[in-house]
Amino acid sequence: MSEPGDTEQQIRQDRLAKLAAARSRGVDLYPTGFPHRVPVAVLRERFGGLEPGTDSGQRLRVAGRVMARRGHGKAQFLDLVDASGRIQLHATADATPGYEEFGDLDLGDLIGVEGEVFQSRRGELSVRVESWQLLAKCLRPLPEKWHGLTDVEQRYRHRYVDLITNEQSRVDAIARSRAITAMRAALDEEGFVEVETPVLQPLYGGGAAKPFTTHSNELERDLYLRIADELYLKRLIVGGLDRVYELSKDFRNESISFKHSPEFTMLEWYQAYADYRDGMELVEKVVSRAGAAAGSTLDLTPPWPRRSLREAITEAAGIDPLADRDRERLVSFMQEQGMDTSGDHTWAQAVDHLLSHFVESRVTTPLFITDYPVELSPFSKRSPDDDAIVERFEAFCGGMEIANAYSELNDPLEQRERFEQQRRAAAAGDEETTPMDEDFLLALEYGMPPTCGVGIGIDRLMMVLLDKRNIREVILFPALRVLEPDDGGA
RNA sequence: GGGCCGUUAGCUCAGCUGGUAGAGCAGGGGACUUUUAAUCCCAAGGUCGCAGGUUCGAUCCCUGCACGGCCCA
Repeated sequence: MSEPGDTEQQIRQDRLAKLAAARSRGVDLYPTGFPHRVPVAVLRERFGGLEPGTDSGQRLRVAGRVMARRGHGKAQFLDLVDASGRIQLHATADATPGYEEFGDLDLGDLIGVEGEVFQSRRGELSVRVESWQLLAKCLRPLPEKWHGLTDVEQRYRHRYVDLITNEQSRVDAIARSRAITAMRAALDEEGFVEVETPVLQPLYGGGAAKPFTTHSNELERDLYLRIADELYLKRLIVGGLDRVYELSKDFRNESISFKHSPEFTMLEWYQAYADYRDGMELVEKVVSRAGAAAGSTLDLTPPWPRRSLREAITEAAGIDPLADRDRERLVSFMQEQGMDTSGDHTWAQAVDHLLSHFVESRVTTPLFITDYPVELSPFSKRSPDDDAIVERFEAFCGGMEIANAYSELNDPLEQRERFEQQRRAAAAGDEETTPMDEDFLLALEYGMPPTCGVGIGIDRLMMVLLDKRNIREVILFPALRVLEPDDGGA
């Protein structure tokens, strides 16, 4: 075994040999459990007040991964890490049975330990190893103990190694989970029910995006992975469920960027007999609860300021976007500002571009932008005061859009006309239109109550709450290009 | 999609206008029974991302490709 580049293979072979030796001694290499163990955090809570240099007189069991070792001849200290924290172990030739085999343990090994809790002279809470058991062997070398795994690509491709070595990665993963739990709780308290609607759809809709396509052999037809939950959830509102939400993955077959992932997590809720003003209050409540649960330092205390899109752009950019419907006026202004307007084919797109350029990117603390032009919003209800405006809002924070919502269009005839507009836009070359959905229109014809619908992009929200600049930092297994085979067989 | 940058030991990083590479940690051997980035001694570890080109000679210069990062769209 002396091929070049096989440091890691040599380590693996050495460790496999240790396993084989242990097996020949009759050791159960992969035992089925380790009962009655105490999480490290609980142990710390219970014994944290112990005076330095004193024993607790109490034995207990801890289990986790060996992350550091400091040897001292016939004694050694190890750091044991579980999901709740890190604790020092002290093994000695006198007190630890099988001390020699204990010394064969490698960094990364998972072990269970039983022994007395004591406070070292230097005040480090520790467990004396009075009995121990290998729970699973680590056959691969861990990254460097001080820097951990810092290579961004390796952290994403081998997230388990990132989580093993970088406590912050574990903290962030748990924070995301806590935030999601808190959002569910907030909605449940308001009488919402969580539902599940199709991921595989014969028609996609509810957003402006290109879908992934797949195929059902049994149904003998192509299906789409949903780009949004919207149209199914509104069918449930027609059916009388009144308050529904769904929290799961949507898929968009588009470019990947620091804030775009092809699969991403959406929370959508629909509230009957409510309008977009009610939606803003609930967004404030749900997001502030999520922020508290995630330990965010942002001030998300309601109420958040509200500005109309027209006011916000006029103030930030110095041009009134809604003075008329003239694309040329906006585009020439934007070009004077040095902006690339090659993607702004319509007046509405230019307005959207102004919003993201001058408003979205500058928002640090939470802000609602309200009252959007109808052209940007095929499923929103028109304002009773202005035919050209819809009752829609977006919430921005930390330079990011975190929520999009509106009073839902529930007039089936007008909804049909909006679909027709989308069809015309598609015929004109717009690749991100929403296709005619006859079954959805049929549902609306049975009557949908006035409803507010809200969508929250969970990944972007987590970026804001955890202060991450790349969506891959808040997705445990982000989309990456596949490497050529032969990345070392390692 | 465009521009810039990166890819060297398992990990974190050095490597001078081109002469086939160094350190720390991890791993191996040894000393050490309250250390905590423990310490000390010894030895070992490389297809310098991949493929071409220039050159007497390429980790280094050039081209292409792969993957990633940042910025722009």
